[in-house]
Amino acid sequence: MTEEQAMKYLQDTLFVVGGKWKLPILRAIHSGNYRFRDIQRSVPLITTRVLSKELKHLEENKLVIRTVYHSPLAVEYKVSDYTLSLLPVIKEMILWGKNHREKIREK
Amino acid sequence: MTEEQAMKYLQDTLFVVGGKWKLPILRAIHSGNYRFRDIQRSVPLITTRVLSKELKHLEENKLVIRTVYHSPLAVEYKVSDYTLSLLPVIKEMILWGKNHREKIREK
DNA sequence: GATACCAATATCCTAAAGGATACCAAACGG
DNA sequence: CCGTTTGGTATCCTTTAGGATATTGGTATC
Repeated sequence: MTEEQAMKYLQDTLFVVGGKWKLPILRAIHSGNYRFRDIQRSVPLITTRVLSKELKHLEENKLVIRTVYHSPLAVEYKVSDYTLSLLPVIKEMILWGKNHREKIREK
Repeated sequence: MTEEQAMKYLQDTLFVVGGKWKLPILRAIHSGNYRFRDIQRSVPLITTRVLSKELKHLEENKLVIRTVYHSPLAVEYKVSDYTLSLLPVIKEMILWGKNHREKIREK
């Protein structure tokens, strides 16, 4: 793998999980909020417009599965099994972020 | 660690290494380009304005060290030892991004 | 002494991300 | 039926990221 390719993959990952809302949304769904309004309520301050867009993005990237049920009518969002593959990345990012806070507070 | 804290750390990490240029700049410096113009040349299409801003951001986050030499006058940028702590994050992101490309190409 | 290189900074501009608010049709609950 | 909830979409606006271009003050080169 050339460094350029590596950079491309890096940017891809940032594109898929980056931004303000994608990971909080995944967390909300993962912890049991399957309905649009429930997700919205569990991701404080997000607007319907942004939530709608982000859910589409996550669905296009196969991280979220959208299912429509009839009688009773309902739309359900679930995280896919594929989302599990993100765990190592997320874990490392959390660890680094935590350590970084301490590092920055140092004088 | 609560989930909210974890989310905060995640956002911190994204803030420090996210965006279009920070990781390409780190890579450029790491592979031997220490001078402003050299870095600019090795990160294609970046403008001086953006490079200058990003270098400051990286310096504030202790990933890059800026040294000024007199006689001959020169400014040198180096990646810090601390930057090494980013390697696991970067590695996971590259791996995931590579795998994701294949996943998305699947029908 | 003109020219060119260096590390930037200053202005101005465009594009993308995100936010506020209103609205909609379908279904549900009393 | 009437109000409410649901899963959104439509407009419009603000903020942030990033880009284009010119300029600066110092040094080195010719």
